[in-house]
Amino acid sequence: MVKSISFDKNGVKKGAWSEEEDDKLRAYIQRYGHWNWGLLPQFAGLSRSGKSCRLRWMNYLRPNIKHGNFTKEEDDLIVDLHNKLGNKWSAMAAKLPGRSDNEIKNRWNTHLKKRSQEDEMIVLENEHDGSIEPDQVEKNENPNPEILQEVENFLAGSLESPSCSSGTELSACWMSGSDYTVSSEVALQTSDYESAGDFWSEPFLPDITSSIDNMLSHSDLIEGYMSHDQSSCQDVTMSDEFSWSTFDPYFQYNNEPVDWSF
DNA sequence: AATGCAGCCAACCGCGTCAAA
DNA sequence: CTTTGACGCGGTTGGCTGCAT
Repeated sequence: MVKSISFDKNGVKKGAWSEEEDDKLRAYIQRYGHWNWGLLPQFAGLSRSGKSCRLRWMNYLRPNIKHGNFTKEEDDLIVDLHNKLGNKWSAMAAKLPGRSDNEIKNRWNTHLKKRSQEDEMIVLENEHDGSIEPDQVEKNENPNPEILQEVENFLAGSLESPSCSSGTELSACWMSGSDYTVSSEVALQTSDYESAGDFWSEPFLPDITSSIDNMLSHSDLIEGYMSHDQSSCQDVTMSDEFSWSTFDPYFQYNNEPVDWSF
């Protein structure tokens, strides 16, 4: 079911996630948030691309995510939304709390698509018999603009709400309304960390040999951001138990030795 | 018991969008 | 206006599982 483990030319791990990796990613995000997916694997001690980490978090690890066992109501809603929206999986996920866009997409492709096609055949047969008027048949090729607008409004509204469901929304409000997401300004102060290429394809290298002197510590990094412009930190909400000044390394939290010399 | 095959789903890939420089 | 980086989205794939033969 899961892809086998492999490493690309940059030493980035691909394939199925281990329990240990899940624990690392979960613990890191629950503690620090996903302030920058490109740098996160480096700080979390993962030999994964940021893109892979994001996907794993959004589809599997984030709180309140549900797996399997779609209810009939959920199935009906997916079919209904697909009729109205087409393949707008993220918009559909916004209407289905606890379900990721990926899971909805899989659900549609493996179960509901066939069912929907069968239903459509029945409708068309009835239409041919004259039992249903043609304008009663809902078309799904081109989503109704009014429906799309409705969904857009919904999404805009839900972003202001603490109860988010989809991966798209969740990045800003997954934890009791608190927001652990840090704006991209952080990244601007961390250019020393970044590799030359696209971080999605050229991420964390475990054997980086740069001098530690050239690198900011994790706390320096975040403190630097916080002091950069406190008034604009609307994206950052830290819990009371977290102390910026007394940096408590993630690895310590994770019962692993701290090693910033990579 | 062995083999083949279809179903299923986690993960990958490439492209588009948006914001900042 | 252009470039670049960060991220999200949707399509596709790899490989495990279970069923049929």
